[in-house]
Amino acid sequence: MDIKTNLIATAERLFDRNGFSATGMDRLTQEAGLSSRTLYKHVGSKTALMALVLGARERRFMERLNVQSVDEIFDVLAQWTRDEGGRGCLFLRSYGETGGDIPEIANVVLTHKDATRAKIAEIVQRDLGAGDHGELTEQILVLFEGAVAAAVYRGMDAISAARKAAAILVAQARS
Amino acid sequence: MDIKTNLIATAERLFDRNGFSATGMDRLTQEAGLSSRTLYKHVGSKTALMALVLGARERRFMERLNVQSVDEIFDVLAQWTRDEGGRGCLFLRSYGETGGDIPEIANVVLTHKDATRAKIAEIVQRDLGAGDHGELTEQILVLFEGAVAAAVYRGMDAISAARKAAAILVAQARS
DNA sequence: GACAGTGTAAAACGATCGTTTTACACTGTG
DNA sequence: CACAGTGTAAAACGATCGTTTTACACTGTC
Repeated sequence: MDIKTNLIATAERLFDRNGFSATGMDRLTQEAGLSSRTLYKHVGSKTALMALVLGARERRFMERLNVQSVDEIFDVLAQWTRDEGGRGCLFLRSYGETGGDIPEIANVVLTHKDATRAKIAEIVQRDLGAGDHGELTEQILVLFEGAVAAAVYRGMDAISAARKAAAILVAQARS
Repeated sequence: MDIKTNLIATAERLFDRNGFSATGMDRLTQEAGLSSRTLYKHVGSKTALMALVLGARERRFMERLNVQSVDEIFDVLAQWTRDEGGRGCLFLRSYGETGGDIPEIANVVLTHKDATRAKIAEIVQRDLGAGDHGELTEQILVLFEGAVAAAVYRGMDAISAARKAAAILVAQARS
């Protein structure tokens, strides 16, 4: 695998598992199997690496979220959680750890949240047909965010509950 | 104010605003207006201080959550967010920053989540009457968690959306 | 066969981390 | 007046942080 790609994947795993600040560069270089000189040549800084990690995660996530119904949104989340584990939203966690004070990171996070919301709006519209579904979109977004957060301690039950709740809200909005 | 109480309040503010790892002890002693010797005499360690912070927050939160209807749960959250700001759940953030690997902290977090869920179950039962409301409880929990998380970037709109969604789910469960 | 380019290994950078220690001032009580 | 208790100020602890540097090995190309 490409050095940079492998580094970003390793960093994503470590940041997600142990936190951003708590993950030292020594550990990173060791687990990625490269020297610190090479690491810095490729990514520049720890902060930039975190931004790259979030960027890669964003693309992987958005690819998966390419679905057509509200139900499927939660299928995607369930599969994602099975594949990658449920330790909470890495974007919000990164934002929180840095107090939102590092623009390089805050921008990626807020852009990701905007994109997610826009995607959900699109799916809701496809599912419900033309009309203003702003309220329903916000509700599905909250359910999605809540499923991610609650899955940390409730596991898959949180995601099932969110899916069922979403189905009820969609049915209600249809009538 | 009592030295320890003031210290915990200062720590809560700094941890919440800037993150746990990113907040140094120098900053803490400076803003709390005491020497590091006194700080360590009172709380023992940074980890113990974080646990104390979460314990204090837990009591303050549970006091407020002493309501009788599902609607009021989200009123409480709205008021809490206005009073203390919405930077995401400090319990989950602490858990994430430490990878869930520090028992002293993980225990407080998971206990808090259990207590919150139990409280919501109690409120749902009071609101709906006798019967099994496990599913609805899980849904309200997810909505609550989602409102907290989404409020970081959506503000009060996330909380309003969660409240309306909860009302629909409650009405649906009643029929 | 010299030469960039790219990699590793490892020491060293200054800064900062959480924590402890030393030295000293103030307070209320016997 | 002695004394234990509790506080501050500040230096120092060893460890670790993110980052840079030094020295060297390998690779493909003109």
